[in-house]
Amino acid sequence: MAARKPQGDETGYSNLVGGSTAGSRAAETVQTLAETVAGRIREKVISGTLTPGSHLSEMALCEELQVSRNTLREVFRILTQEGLLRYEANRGVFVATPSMSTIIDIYRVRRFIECPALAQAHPRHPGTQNMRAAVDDARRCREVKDWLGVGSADIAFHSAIVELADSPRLSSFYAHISLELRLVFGLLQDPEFLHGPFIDQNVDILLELEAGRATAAAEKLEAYLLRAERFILGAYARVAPSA
Amino acid sequence: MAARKPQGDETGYSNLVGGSTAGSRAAETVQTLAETVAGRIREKVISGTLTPGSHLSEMALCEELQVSRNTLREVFRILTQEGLLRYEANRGVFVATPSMSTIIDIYRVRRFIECPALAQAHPRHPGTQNMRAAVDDARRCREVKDWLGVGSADIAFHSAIVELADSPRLSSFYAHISLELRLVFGLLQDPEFLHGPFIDQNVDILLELEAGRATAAAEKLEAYLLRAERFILGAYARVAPSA
DNA sequence: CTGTCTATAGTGTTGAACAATTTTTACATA
DNA sequence: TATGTAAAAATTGTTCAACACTATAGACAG
Repeated sequence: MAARKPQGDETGYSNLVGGSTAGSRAAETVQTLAETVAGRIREKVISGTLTPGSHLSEMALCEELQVSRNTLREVFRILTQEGLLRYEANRGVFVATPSMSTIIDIYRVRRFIECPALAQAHPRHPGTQNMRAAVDDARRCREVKDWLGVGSADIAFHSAIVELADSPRLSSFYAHISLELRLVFGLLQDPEFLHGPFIDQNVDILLELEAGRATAAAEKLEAYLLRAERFILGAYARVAPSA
Repeated sequence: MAARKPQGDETGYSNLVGGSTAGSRAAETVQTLAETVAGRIREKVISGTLTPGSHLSEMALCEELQVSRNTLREVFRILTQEGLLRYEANRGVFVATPSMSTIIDIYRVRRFIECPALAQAHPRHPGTQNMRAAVDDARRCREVKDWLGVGSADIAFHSAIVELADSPRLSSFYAHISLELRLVFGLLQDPEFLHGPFIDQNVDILLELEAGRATAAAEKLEAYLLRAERFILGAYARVAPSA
């Protein structure tokens, strides 16, 4: 019952996805083994090695990752909380399978969060630099045809928009949403077709903001999100008919 | 690697806090022991039996709750992910201690989420029934001087507002925020003084919405949240000077 | 072909064990 | 007395082996 006063980071939900445009990361808390392994699995899911719906056997993964069952179960807890995996009692964990309603909800949340965040933003907010870095990164990746990288940069761009709201909790929530979105991306093939058209629209939005027209930027963003949603839903329907 | 198709609930973050106004809960997933014990500890934190900053000894809790150490650690993982507990390497888990910046961020998020959700709401959305039930519940609890219940009802009311946005992900995010808010409430004494003045304001907001004036309701809500934030910050400063 | 039953595999939970780290205690020194 | 250091104790981090319980798969009778 001793009442000590520990100090830690703010939200508790730390180190999620971080693209090549990842920001600074204070090493205040030591990476525990479970977190490290969680990162490994996260990458497997994002890169498509682990496909949605597939079953993750405890014993098999213990063997492969060289960790004990208890530690692995901790990893599962982390990733389940993030929305990447799904528990079923006495059946184990599965890679989450985004459904049509998942996509719809993700984009509903995105419009709900991103647009106001952008509309109320100050043009010289530090977050704009991250936006700028993300679009540069996206174009660089496009030249090398690194479409996974383009996807990461796109997500980094929109994460930067959320940062404009200056709320750690909102940002960490958005990181979760982003992860689920990557799951969706992984489900769809033809990533060039998927990301290509949207890079320039991001640039457009950034230019509006840098010019001080936050409201106009927000309107363009909303149009962008509505288009993207239809686009993704269409691609999804082509891949997974009647799901 | 077998690719089965499981069906579960949508967001993965299920059964968090549920006040006396708790809605229906389909028993689709069997409560596992760890989850049950997590619920017990959650209530201890909410009710103030476990005060923020206090250390949770593994052995002591194993004894008290009659579970093994491994299971208890699984419980800790659940609650840590929820933001209720905080890990420190080789020192154990502590009840999270909300700071001033925590409170500020919580209320920033609340204004950011609740107000638009209310503004865009349809007066006859099912969520309004939950709002109505919550205010009734709050008044009932006030009569019996059950201030903990009043707090629960208040949180249920505002959760219902978020439900108006029809987004499972937004609602589950708000459930997390609510949990943190309860931690703050537990930190402050004199719950009558804390909750009393706000019940009637909730009623006021509901009446505006039911009358079809969503925009007016949203404005009142924003004023409410700004007042509440100042109120809570003041009480906090009195309890924990210079934290 | 269908439904029931048993066998098998996998998860849920426990207890014990040992390594690594922190906290406490004891002791020697200034 | 105060203080710094080292050993001892307590606590956490991690693993392993075992058993109970649940669900899936396969065998078998109708």
